[in-house]
Amino acid sequence: MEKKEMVVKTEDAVGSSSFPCYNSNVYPFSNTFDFSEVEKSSLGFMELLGVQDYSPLLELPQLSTVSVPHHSTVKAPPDNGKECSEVLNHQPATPNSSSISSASSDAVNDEQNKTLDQVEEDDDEEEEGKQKTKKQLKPKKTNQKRQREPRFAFMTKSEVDHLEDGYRWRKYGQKAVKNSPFPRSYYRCTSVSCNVKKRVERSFTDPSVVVTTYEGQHTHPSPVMPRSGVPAGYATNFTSVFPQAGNYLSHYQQQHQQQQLIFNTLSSLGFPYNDSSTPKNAGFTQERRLCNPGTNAFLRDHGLLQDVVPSHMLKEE
DNA sequence: CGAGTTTGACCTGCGC
DNA sequence: GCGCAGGTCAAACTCG
Repeated sequence: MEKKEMVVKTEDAVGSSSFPCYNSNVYPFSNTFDFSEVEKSSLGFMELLGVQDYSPLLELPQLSTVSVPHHSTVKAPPDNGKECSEVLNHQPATPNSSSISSASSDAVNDEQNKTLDQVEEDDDEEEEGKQKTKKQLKPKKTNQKRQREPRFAFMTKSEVDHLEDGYRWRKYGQKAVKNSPFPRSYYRCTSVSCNVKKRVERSFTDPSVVVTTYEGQHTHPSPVMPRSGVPAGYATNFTSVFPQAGNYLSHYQQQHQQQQLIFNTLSSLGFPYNDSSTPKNAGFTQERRLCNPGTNAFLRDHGLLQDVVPSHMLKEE
């Protein structure tokens, strides 16, 4: 079964970041954008994907099988600078990391504040509500918008909707998506106290493409620990730079899929990548040197990445 | 019997 | 205010 993944977007959160700041002029192919804007839109998910200019991504050889819709009713993409700051200011946390992104912390704090502020009310209301009508199942949050967890989306060319990613998920909902014949499924991590959610839907323009959106951060290790299938360095180093992405890397996926994801992620973050010795490749080498040390460490860690990054990319070092 | 899925109803936010 | 669409809940159901 063929599965190809690409990171199409990152989170909508704002916080400190370990991501290097990509100048949009230097990295015109940044493909990250604010997910919250997506959520605010009434457009369908894939439709929104099409809103963004992903043509550079699509030019990547490894993504040639992934089609992204291009609609005539394209909305102007959000301000790049804003996107950049949002993405770059975010510091995602690894599932097992003690450091939590400010966005996540905000979300947590929001919940905590909500709990502190409304616990008494909620207790009373819930007690009464359960006994009254179904309409009062959820305590109303009055004075502030619901905070969203950071989100991370993948486009995966796969025949199965629900991709194995090492975590256990429980489906809690399914909704028909506007303008799409394919429903959107909602999953929640089965681990207690872990409120990571996942949305899975199939592209209506390319039914072979599954769009998986993760929301939140796992507060626990993957229930299925990697053994020999995927070198530990993959997750370790990839998550050090793209913790959220690594968070959701499947321990079962084939090696080329790992490479696929990493390259796609790099591409989505503005790293030009080509699997042939093209000028783009040289650009990759140059540009990655502009990255922060952490990123460099990630990219230069031959010992751990040489299996991921083709040798022709690394030999330029 | 427990865990997971299905599904209709309900909640919420947003645009008009 | 109203309608729409996304998101969530929870009872009923299925499965191992």
